[in-house]
Amino acid sequence: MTMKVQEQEQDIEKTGIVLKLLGDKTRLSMMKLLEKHECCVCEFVEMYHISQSAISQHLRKLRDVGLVKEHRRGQWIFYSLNTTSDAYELVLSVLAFVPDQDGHIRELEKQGLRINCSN
Amino acid sequence: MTMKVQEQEQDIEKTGIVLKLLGDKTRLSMMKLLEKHECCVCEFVEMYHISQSAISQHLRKLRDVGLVKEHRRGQWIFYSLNTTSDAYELVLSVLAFVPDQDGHIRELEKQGLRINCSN
DNA sequence: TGAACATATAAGCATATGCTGATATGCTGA
DNA sequence: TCAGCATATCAGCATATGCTTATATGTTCA
Repeated sequence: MTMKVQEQEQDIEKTGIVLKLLGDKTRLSMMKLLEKHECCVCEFVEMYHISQSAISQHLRKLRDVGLVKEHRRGQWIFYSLNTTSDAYELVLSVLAFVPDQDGHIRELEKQGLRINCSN
Repeated sequence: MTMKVQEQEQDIEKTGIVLKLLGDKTRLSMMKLLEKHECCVCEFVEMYHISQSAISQHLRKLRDVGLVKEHRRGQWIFYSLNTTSDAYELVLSVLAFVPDQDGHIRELEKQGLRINCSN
């Protein structure tokens, strides 16, 4: 069951689905953030200035394909990358080309809107 | 002007556009083929069983963003990857996860439909 | 020049996508 | 238990996308 790095030949169909998901500016930015941070829905809402509904639907798509996972902590649901996804390596490879999105986080912190239950 | 490999931070907008282009099964397959072979429009038409117009429009989109380039040879126009594209590294990284599409080429050869002006 | 072939463009259709506002569900703490 | 907040889902709309057919443009060769 050997498998060369960089060549976990996914089905081309599935690869296309993942790339289509990443091919949206909002989702791509969200994924880049999730690479390093856990975020909850309300944080994304503040960051991108689109409706809570829109954020929720983006996250649902990402989760349906298994790219992100969620876990509830109190009334918040935190999202993070699903490192066990078949597409995880592909996702990381792509995200390496996406500029850092931490500005959004800093913006939140400046406004005191960053949720931090992680301690 | 140093630049770490894997981190040619493209604009996130532009990265999104490239990923959206690659997020179509037909275009993704075409790009994978173009990674190793030059192909002309009529070959793609035979391979994918969609209209010549559809193929032409896919190629136009890829070319508009600079992912592929063309050059005419007689009455055929051959397409190939544009290795000078800003997104070339990204494209290669993605294609590494796409299974080989050479079966399409072999199919063409079996039918005697492969154009070969390259010699 | 004109027939035959390769490719590009135009127009139109069906479906997919991203967004919004309204509403439903779930959790918490008084 | 209920008010208040976080999140999810529903319905609907505007736009984008992928495809087709019809037509235009470009190239070759007799």
